[in-house]
Amino acid sequence: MTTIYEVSKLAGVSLATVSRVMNNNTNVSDATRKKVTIAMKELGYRPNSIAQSLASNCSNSVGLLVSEIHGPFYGPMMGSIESTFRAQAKHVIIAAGHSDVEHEQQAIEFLINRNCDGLILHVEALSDEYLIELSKGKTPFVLLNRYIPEIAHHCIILDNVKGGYLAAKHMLEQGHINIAYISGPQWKKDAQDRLNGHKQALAEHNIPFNEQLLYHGDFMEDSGAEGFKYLHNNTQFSALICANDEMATGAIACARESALVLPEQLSVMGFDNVFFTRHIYPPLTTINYPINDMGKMAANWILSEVYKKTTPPIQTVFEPELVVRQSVLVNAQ
Amino acid sequence: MTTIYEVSKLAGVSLATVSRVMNNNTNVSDATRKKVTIAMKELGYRPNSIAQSLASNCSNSVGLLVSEIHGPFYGPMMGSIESTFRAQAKHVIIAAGHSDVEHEQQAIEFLINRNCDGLILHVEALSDEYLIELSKGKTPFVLLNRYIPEIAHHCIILDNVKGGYLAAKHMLEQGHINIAYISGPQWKKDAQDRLNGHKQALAEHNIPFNEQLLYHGDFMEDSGAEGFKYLHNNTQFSALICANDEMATGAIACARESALVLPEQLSVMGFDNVFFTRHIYPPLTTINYPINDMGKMAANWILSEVYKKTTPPIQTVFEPELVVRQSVLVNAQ
DNA sequence: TTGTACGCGTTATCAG
DNA sequence: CTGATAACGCGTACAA
Repeated sequence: MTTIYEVSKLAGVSLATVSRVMNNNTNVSDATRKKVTIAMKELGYRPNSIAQSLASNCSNSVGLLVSEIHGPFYGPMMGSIESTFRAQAKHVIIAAGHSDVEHEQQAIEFLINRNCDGLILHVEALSDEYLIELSKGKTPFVLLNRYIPEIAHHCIILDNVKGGYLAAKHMLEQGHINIAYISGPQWKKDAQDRLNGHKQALAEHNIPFNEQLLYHGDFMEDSGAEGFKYLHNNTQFSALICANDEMATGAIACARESALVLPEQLSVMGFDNVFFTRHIYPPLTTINYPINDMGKMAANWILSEVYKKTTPPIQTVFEPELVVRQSVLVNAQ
Repeated sequence: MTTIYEVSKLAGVSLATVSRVMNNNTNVSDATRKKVTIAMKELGYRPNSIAQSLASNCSNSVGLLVSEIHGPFYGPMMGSIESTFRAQAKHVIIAAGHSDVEHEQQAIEFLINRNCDGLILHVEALSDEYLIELSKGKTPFVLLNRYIPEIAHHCIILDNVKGGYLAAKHMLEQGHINIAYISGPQWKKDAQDRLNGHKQALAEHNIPFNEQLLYHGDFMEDSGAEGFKYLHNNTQFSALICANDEMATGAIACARESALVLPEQLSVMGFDNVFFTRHIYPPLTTINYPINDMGKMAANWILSEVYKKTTPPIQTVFEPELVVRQSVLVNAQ
């Protein structure tokens, strides 16, 4: 491994000067800069990033914690984050939290121990208190898809209330009256918000919310199927809205097993617009979650707050959008 | 930040001793070990991993290069790799190569410059020569899904020939005679292999290979649709095998637009068993690619070769398996 | 504009 | 078993 010292020797300058041409650029004459550059090329010099980190107290690495590394939701998010960072010569270290308190906590400590300069966190199980406490530590972080008033500045979120509202509104506008709803777990804020938006749209159309039409799922595919079965056995409805696409997928599969024709006999909507929603049958009408943009924004947050780079202005709340496909019957009676 | 020095002072021992209790365990009396441990706890000491890396010339990081960070194929792979490494306190740095020579090369240099101890590479565009040359460098690497005879020891692959064979055999056993095939790009070895396996099964059943039934796709969804259109307009077939699931998805969507009923009027198979294949309609019969196991094996390769850990024996070629769902008509006449 | 010298927090090689 | 002390490769005041 060729070091800064060998370069300085070959170029006939001090090693401080070599260091300068690599970093500051300022205060070094063109003549010596050229000498050094040539020497570096000749030796095929590559700075040792570890040594740089130790000396500068900056690892140029950012930790990325997601619930699951596989999974259709996180892929695009991770992708956009990685590309924004690599363009700035930062690297991203990934970790999975598995929606579990201990895992999430361990992962965060792991990342901090790795000297990450900053963290991007998509956590579900950790308490607000823990995160507020964490914000007092020395490693800055952004929260993706989570809002905590005390550290609002750290949060990049989707307007889930509006998303829930848009979904219900679309169903109502197609003439549906009896709309069943499979929610996410109510200890998750986003699940609450989506349901609230749903209720809000109902209220606007003067339709009382019917508890009979509500089933509490857990955002997983199976609970969509279970929810459908439960609702189907206990009540009547022409439309079903699920709080995310996975549950909608499970519900649809189950509905088909029950010999229902979609969307004629049952209209279904999801939420998230995960990429495979256009592959299922019928292609799923859903609410778009601009996860790419939000991932990029989180990366920009870090770039701006941690690395003091100038970035486009930071946007903290994003807007959901209706995506119409073919799983909803238009103009129901 | 509390350093090893402060710990040593509080424990009343030397720096070296503190370092010993952290690493070797060997050659340090129980009494002093206890003193040191207590001091560490009391100060909440966290070793600085960067300093450790510099001194030990080992970053405990491994680079992971995939074509796309999103995408159903890579997610599970990255997931299993991350979890095996984190269990050993190694961290993984991700990068995307976008199936492009320049991107892939840049990514590898990026990872090497980051002092990764080892690399796991899923590259598509880079030449064999480049990789052979790379193997002479100082950073060890495994190749996932690519076989290069000169560096066979570095390769972890699927038996694609057998996969192609299994798919065709299944179709043949269901009574299909006219089997169309949409291949991957023929400059990719795996695409070639799958096609060869296909031909092999045909030969075993004494069915001559018909060039009219072959369309060269590029592994992307759209080319599946295009391939179907082309074949559908030019020839007759009761079955279609696609060299991967994305193309099968595209072909199915297109076939349905052509008012074909699946699988009654057309049987379709894919390859990879990407997770969403069970969500499409009809659920896709396909060939399983044990990408999880292979990712884990790649991680073990690194653990063994780079970190000299003892691991389960390294398996370099994996077996594909038939996954029967509902996209193939059974017992066609 | 350039060079000197020290510090970053550990590991590792010697003696003792 | 333990303690000095020299690396590791680079950044950065401070001095020149």
